[in-house]
Amino acid sequence: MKLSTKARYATRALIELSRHYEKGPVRLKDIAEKQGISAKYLEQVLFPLNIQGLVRTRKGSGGGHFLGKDPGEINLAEIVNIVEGSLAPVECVDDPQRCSRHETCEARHIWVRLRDVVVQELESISLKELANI
Amino acid sequence: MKLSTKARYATRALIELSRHYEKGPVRLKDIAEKQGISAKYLEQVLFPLNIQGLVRTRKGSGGGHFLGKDPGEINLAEIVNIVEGSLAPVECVDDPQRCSRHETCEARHIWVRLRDVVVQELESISLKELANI
DNA sequence: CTATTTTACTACCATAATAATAGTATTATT
DNA sequence: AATAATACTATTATTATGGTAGTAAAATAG
Repeated sequence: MKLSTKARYATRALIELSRHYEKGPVRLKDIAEKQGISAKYLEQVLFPLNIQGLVRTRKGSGGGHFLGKDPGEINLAEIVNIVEGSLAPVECVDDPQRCSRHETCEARHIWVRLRDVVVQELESISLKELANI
Repeated sequence: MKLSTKARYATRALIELSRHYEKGPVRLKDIAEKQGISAKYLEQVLFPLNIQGLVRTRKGSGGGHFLGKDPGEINLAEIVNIVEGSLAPVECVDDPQRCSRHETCEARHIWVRLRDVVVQELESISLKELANI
């Protein structure tokens, strides 16, 4: 039940961007240095967040990354869900057909409940609160 | 945030044992067949549960595995914690010293909260309920 | 209009973790 | 003594993770 480094790096990078909200773009290199993350790797981590509109970018001199929405409107469930592809502890939770035993499996119910409490908790906290701004 | 197959297999195997509680040992091979798990792999999965006393075994003819406690007294948090070694989504939650940024990291607090809700949820469900006996 | 700065995209690689298999040793029962 | 079962140790195949490298494209500054 470990979170990937992608989820952790994305969270920290977005906290960084929250602090610069509406103060112009921040260079990837600067985010990476401040948070002690490989810039090249962070590039890949942030890419899907860009696609989903949580992050926007501007190329060229003076460019960089910036938040696509208000930090108060972005919660952790979104972030983790985008970079990890799911918040379910087991595949069968999202898609029962993935497991041939889904109809009789006694354990599946609890994994669904587990996903639900994780989602609830992560949805309850916004970037604004995390960055305490 | 995926659960390992160890955690899933252990849970299913223990549900199986719950159903035979106080009806004598169940052969590993039988548990494995019933749940569609490799017997040899399941052997390794159940080993730490044996060490921790959740499961007991008897060798030789007529032997097998059986629960070391009442199914009502075993909750999922115990099982997952034993086979995965931790219930924390990030190492720094169990041991802050593992990360040099632990004092200033803004994200750590939420990972602690996440661990707590996961533990709470998994503790709330016993093998007895899962096996609906 | 060109030099520079920055992200976008594609490809690759090393390591570690995961899941599983295999074989022998040991213990208990019949 | 034969058999049935777990205990233990080693090995292996596959996948996921985390990271690096290099080129392309876009935007800006001068």
